[in-house]
Amino acid sequence: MLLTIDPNNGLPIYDQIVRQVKFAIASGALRPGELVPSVREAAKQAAVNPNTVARAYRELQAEGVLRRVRGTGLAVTEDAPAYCRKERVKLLEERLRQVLEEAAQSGLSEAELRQLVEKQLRLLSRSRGRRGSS
Amino acid sequence: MLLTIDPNNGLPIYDQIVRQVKFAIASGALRPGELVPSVREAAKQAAVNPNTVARAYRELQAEGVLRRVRGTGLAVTEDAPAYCRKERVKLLEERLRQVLEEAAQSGLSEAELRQLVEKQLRLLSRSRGRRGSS
DNA sequence: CATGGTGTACTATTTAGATAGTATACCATG
DNA sequence: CATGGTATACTATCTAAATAGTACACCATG
Repeated sequence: MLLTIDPNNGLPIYDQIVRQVKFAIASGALRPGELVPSVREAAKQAAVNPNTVARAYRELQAEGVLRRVRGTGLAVTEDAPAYCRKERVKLLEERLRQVLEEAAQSGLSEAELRQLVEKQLRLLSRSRGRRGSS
Repeated sequence: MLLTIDPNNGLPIYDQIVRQVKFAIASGALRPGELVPSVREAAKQAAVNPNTVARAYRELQAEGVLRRVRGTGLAVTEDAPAYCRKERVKLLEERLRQVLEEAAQSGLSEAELRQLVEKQLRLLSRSRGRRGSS
């Protein structure tokens, strides 16, 4: 479980953490029963304040994604994978919708918009390929 | 020149204003020499504080998009359209890249990602059609 | 049973964004 | 030349996000 925080991502740090944990569970990288990094450990690794991590974990517990194991840490619940897969689609769709809406309001035609999207998808698959092959 | 502000857009209000003015110029809705709505007028229309509008306009002047006409208001410069068309692509690409990158990190395959994008593009063109026809 | 690692709670401080209110300098208009 | 609309500057206040530091309750481990 590796957290990568981008301070000027638009999203608050605690929200980035929430999303990344959900995504890790959705993708199977984190499985039910597994422990999430401790508040202090995650904070150190992400160069972020422990309170910020604690806030993210508090939200994840409130949503039923994590449960507390006394004296041990926070574990992924049994229901989390199904829930997180739904969340993943929902969260990504929402951000995508906002961006595409702004693009439409900017006066771009649908064709120009599709070109933009294609360009970014190509760039993305290229960097993905490099990551996989090296 | 109509400003539509979404308080929970992720972007700060002053930034939304900056972008919308640039987009209006890029699309030709605002042309060189034309006056932008006054700070007070824009603030009232968008239900926002005049200082927030003033901050956005200050940035637009610093970028050479608007120039001050003493005692009259702020006018679009001659160089603005070319500049704003470049900016439009740049600003949209940046946001789009962030979203697609997050989607890739979430474990979605490229095929699933493309499906998501297609779905949102379809929803978008549908609402566009409604806007145009009604 | 003491140690050390868990999460949690609490208060205080800092920063950015936004609001509120006031004051000022400018000038087109009548 | 007075009026009113323009941008601008300034201080103060408010909120959310993030940081900082401290303290506490819990319990697995040795």
